[in-house]
Amino acid sequence: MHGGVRERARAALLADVGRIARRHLAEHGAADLSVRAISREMGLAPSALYRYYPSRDALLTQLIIEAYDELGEFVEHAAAAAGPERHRERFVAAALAIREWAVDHPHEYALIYGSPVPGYAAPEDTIGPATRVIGVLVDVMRHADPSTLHGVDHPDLGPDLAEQVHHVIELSGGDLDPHVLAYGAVQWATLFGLVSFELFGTFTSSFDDAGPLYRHAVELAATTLRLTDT
Amino acid sequence: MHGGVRERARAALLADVGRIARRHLAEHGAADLSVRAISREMGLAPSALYRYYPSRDALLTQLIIEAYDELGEFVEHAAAAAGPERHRERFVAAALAIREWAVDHPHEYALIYGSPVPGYAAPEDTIGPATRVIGVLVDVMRHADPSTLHGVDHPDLGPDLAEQVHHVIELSGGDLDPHVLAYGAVQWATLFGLVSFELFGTFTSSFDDAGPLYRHAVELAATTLRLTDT
DNA sequence: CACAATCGAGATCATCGCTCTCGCTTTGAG
DNA sequence: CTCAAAGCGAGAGCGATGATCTCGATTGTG
Repeated sequence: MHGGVRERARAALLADVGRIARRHLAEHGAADLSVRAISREMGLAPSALYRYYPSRDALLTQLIIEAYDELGEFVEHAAAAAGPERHRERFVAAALAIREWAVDHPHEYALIYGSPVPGYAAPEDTIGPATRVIGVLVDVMRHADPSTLHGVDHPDLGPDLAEQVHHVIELSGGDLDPHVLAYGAVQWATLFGLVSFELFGTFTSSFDDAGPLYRHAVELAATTLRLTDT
Repeated sequence: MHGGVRERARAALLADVGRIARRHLAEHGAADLSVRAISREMGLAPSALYRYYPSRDALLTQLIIEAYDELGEFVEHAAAAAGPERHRERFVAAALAIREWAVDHPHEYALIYGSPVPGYAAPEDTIGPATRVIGVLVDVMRHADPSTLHGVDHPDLGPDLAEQVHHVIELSGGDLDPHVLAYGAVQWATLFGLVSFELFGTFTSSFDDAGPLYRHAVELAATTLRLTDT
């Protein structure tokens, strides 16, 4: 059963389909990704592809997972390039990596952070890879100084938010200041909000290149969190 | 030429199409909005609808404009409910209104702030209505106290961002502190980033109800901008 | 070798956006 | 008032989509 001709042929074909699908996604977007186009390009009948993928959605799911993983790996790598004690640098690098990847892969970004495709519910398999990016951010948050977030006029988390934050802290392995986590979650949304505004056209004719504004937001967050190098 | 039977019939039919389209959008999302479904519901042949709309995209464009206008009006109204000198209250009300509308109209929200539909370029007519929401925010920003944003460790805008900000300040009628505008733009992205995370599923199993976190972010921004009532 | 599992092709179905033509009705100018 | 022009709706049709089913052919295994 191992190394059979059919096994290898099947694996090769699956890889081909994935490669072609990824290319189509990158070039024309998720909505233009058609089973028939892939089958044409592979010289197969459309029905033949259904031996390998149960539906177009399954194909999309795979692409979603791959996109999450690609982005996650890219951000992890960027963060790791900074020294182990250079927390601020690591945060900045990770944040800039998010935007860099998104700008380089707009369709993949739209697939994972844009409006969900209709009638498509993200299966369980996608939540794992989706966690990688936020894992990097949470890691950096561990080295934030909560003092800025405990000033007298700093709004406190209400009971509802406190409970949610508490719950998230537990899932994420503990030892994070609640205010830091709340602020981190907001910053997380800021980063992706800025990228989405840039890629989806909301910044058109104001911040067409959102790079400088994005960097500013990152520096702002890093400063507020008192992230330091060394 | 005025008040003719045909004129009124045409207007009534256009209104019907709009109403049905809006309902389909609200119930099933933009991708499921089909000319044929509308024609079926109206007892017309699909081809007949093309006397009224040149294409499905034109229909979508109208829905986009209406969505922007609805959200804009909703936010304007919420902001106006606060007293004229209650700037912080006005900001909070406007921000909460954004999320409230989005949660109540997820498909409309996705249409205007989600990934752009493929091959569809937002025409000029959409930028006007799109400006209403941000107009409210800019108005409030006029009453912000820039002092917090000029501290010694506050990151300065680089030359590129300064120039973009300067340009935006001019288009928006002047008299805004550059740091305030930059911070406001970032906060703008934060609000919509949070809403998108909530509606598009990114917050699933962490902040499923993002209301408390959203409110926290709003209070945070209002405090940083030193917005005050009276 | 024979049998079962796998595979690919082709036909088919329902759906979609959109175009074209044909005939009917309303309109407005002479 | 007439009558041509313009507006309108239906129907057929084109090219495309995702998906299913059946039918041979190929392959791997007992």
